[in-house]
Amino acid sequence: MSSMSTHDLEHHPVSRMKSEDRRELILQAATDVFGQFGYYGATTDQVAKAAGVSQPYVVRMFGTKERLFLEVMDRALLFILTTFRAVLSEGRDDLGHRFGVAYVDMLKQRGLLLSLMHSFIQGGDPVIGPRAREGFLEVYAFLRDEAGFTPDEANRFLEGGMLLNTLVGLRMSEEFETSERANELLCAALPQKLDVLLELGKQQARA
Amino acid sequence: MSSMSTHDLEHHPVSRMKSEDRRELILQAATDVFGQFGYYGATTDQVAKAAGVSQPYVVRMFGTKERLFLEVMDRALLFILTTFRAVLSEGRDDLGHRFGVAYVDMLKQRGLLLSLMHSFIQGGDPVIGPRAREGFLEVYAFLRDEAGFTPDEANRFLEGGMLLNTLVGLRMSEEFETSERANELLCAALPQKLDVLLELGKQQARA
DNA sequence: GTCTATATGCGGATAGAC
DNA sequence: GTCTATCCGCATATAGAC
Repeated sequence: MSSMSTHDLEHHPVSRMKSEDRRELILQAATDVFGQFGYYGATTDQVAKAAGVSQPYVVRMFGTKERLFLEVMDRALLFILTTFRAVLSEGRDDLGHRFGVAYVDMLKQRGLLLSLMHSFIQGGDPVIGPRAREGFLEVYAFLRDEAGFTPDEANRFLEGGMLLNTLVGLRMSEEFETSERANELLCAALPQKLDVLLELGKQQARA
Repeated sequence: MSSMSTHDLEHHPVSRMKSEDRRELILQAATDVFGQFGYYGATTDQVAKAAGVSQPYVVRMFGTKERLFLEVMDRALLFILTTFRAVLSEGRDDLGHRFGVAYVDMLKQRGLLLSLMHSFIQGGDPVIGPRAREGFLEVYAFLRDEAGFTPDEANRFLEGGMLLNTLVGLRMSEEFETSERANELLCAALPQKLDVLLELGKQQARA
């Protein structure tokens, strides 16, 4: 409080920060790390390093690794729905295509789509599974109720999304220049916006 | 060899077996376990328990957990391609649909498609990644070269496959009766053969 | 608010008996 | 061919200082 002793300013390597800001920082780092390695593959230490804090601090702030992952999921879902709603508010023409472009653009949020993808194939987990199903169904409900898609249209959209997620998870863009087939596949899979994927690919190849 | 001492017959809880048979048994168990938990989430002990052998034996036989996973991947890929080739040999009409039916039928091989799905989003791994990409491209090459699909047709097929994998990983069939939306989604996503998925869902809910 | 130190448990892998 | 016993490292979580 008022008694700030004479010397211990800047004691810590990383300066203090408001809890909320640090929280957001860690969630971003966690999104990236979980996206790369999945829930089991990622360690809280990797997250901590990526966020520039100590491992115990990460655990302290979120309680458990599991709760951290759940927060990452929630945040990712919120981001997706918010983005889609913004697209929707700009008109209802050619929605399928505009959603697609917006979806690919979300790849710029490192690990966001992949974290969710990891959660999706973790449906057997007693705590991650139910939330993953709920989240997936939220997106489906959005497409049907708010965007006005028919079941078939919604389905088509999700199919494309899941293949995109898979190709990103595969790092298929790494083969873009070396494999004729990979090249063709990527061109066919991404109506346009291939540039975004390739750019991201190079970035994470460096990291 | 010839000196079988008087008493120690049936010393072990599980009888001896030819190496090859035991191998196949363990690979099946591993496919199941990896399918449920993914590479990192699964433990060699779970595999061992599922196969009815000891944990060190699993490691002994395959060298490392990683090598075991790679063998599971190879075996799964081989199964898929073999199945598709069999379908192909029965005629070339309505291939997209017949492949789709065959693909859904593969769900009966517990964990086979999900193990691969897990490998697909593990593309960043230095040893699993390359093989996963290779495997995926093998399937793509099959669709283009042997089945004669156009890039767009192949793409459409893969999109459907990835959504199916995702819904299976999500255990979405668990919501079939409780959620209106899930019901609709599953009906739209599976042209037919919904029954297979629901049947499998019940089975693994018990296990 | 953030760290260091550390307890604890679990999982992969090894050694060696039978 | 298969097991038991066990080592060792790593990752999560806790305690407590600053």
